[in-house]
Amino acid sequence: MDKIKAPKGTKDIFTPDIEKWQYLEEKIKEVFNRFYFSEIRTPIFEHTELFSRGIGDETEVVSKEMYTFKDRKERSLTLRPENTASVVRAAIENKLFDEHFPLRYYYIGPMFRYERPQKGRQRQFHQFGVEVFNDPSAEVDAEVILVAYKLLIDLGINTINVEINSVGCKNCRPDYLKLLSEKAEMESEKLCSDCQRKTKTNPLRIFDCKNKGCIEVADNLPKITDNLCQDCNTHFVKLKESLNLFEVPFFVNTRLVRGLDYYTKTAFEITSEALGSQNAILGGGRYNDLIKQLGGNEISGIGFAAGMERVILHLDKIEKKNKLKVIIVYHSENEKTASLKIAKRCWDLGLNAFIDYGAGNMKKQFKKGDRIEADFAFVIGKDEVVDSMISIKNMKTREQEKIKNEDLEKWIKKNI
RNA sequence: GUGAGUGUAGCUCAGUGGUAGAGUAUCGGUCUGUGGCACCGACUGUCGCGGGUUCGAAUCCCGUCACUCACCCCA
Repeated sequence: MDKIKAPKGTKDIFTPDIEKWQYLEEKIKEVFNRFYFSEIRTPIFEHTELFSRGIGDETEVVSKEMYTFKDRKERSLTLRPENTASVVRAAIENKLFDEHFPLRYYYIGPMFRYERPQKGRQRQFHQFGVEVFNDPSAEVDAEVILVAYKLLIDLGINTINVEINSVGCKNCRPDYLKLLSEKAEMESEKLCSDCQRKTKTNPLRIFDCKNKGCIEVADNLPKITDNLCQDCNTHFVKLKESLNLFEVPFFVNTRLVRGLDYYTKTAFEITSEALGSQNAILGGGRYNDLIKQLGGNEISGIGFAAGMERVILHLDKIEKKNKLKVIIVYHSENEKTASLKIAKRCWDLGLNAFIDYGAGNMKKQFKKGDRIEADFAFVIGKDEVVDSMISIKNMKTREQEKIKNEDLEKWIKKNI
């Protein structure tokens, strides 16, 4: 019989990695709460239409990477490939928007994309992120970038770069794309075949190409930041001022484009040199048209999403919280009952206690104590039972003391 | 979707055509009321799977699957 294995691109998470995940999750909650975000949890699957309408039919994510299936009533459902569309849907559906107050949410959870796995890329992966609705200011863009930056720095990750750009809006981007397409077409013979196609379909993507010829051409193509409308331009200037004010080091990368169609104005990414090929830890931007597009009012939005696996790759081993740990060691079956009673008292008092029921001799039990990294061993032998005592051995110093059985509570309170 | 590399003991790996190995982990003993060391001993395998070449294949060839990395794309 063949062993059943986890599906391609999925992973089990357990110790020692699970400690990193728990640490990261705590940090996320702490930092986001400080910035007045509250958590939102949305379903793991949604109607397929939410993503095709929200993210854009043409994007790779929607066109080739979604886990889409029919349920028993023939409804087309999709495992969420990202969370922004869901959060927007939830806000509209539950009428959460307040005309006079910005909404701030954060989320953590698994996402699903059908991709070939590699370092920092899985089919089931995890993202955390934030969304701010109903605040069109450039300052809040800077704040969102600050939160992301601060969280990473707080985690001790400092091999990072903050890159920002503006991708314009519906007023200026079409003109720019037309201009870009025309200019690229003039240099067409220097471009690779992929990029020749891109000049017609998605000229922005030429900036992504790593081909030498294409890079040369791209360097001389018009930059979006030189072709923004008045509104987008002042927004971008203000963003840069605010980032300086918040002391977030950044640089403008005019080649930065985002993969999801809903972005307008601000786009940003935080990358890390330590990651290898998938070097984006986190990416986001403003999406001022998305909410209307999904059936809501004309309400602005900005947010980012971070890849948790990619953050975890930066975390060194997390020391477990050194909560006091005890193993209860008994000499023979005769002392087992007395030992069980002591174990129960330990648990009731909140002490982290372990007892090995099939233990065998004491030597083995002490070895197990080493394995669970116990701080103390409570030793129960014939003498202890007769005298109503407990021998307590410090596993590190190997010193041993004897206390009265009835003083166990006292001892625990003192040492825990 | 494309390309490259790797699949041998629980783990890390050696073994390039001739009896499947080491380290480590585990278990037992020296040591029957006390663990970290030392020594001695034991267990563990469809050599990923299927086919081919050969007297003989872990080793060479073909196919296949899995994992890893890269392209692509993205977090």
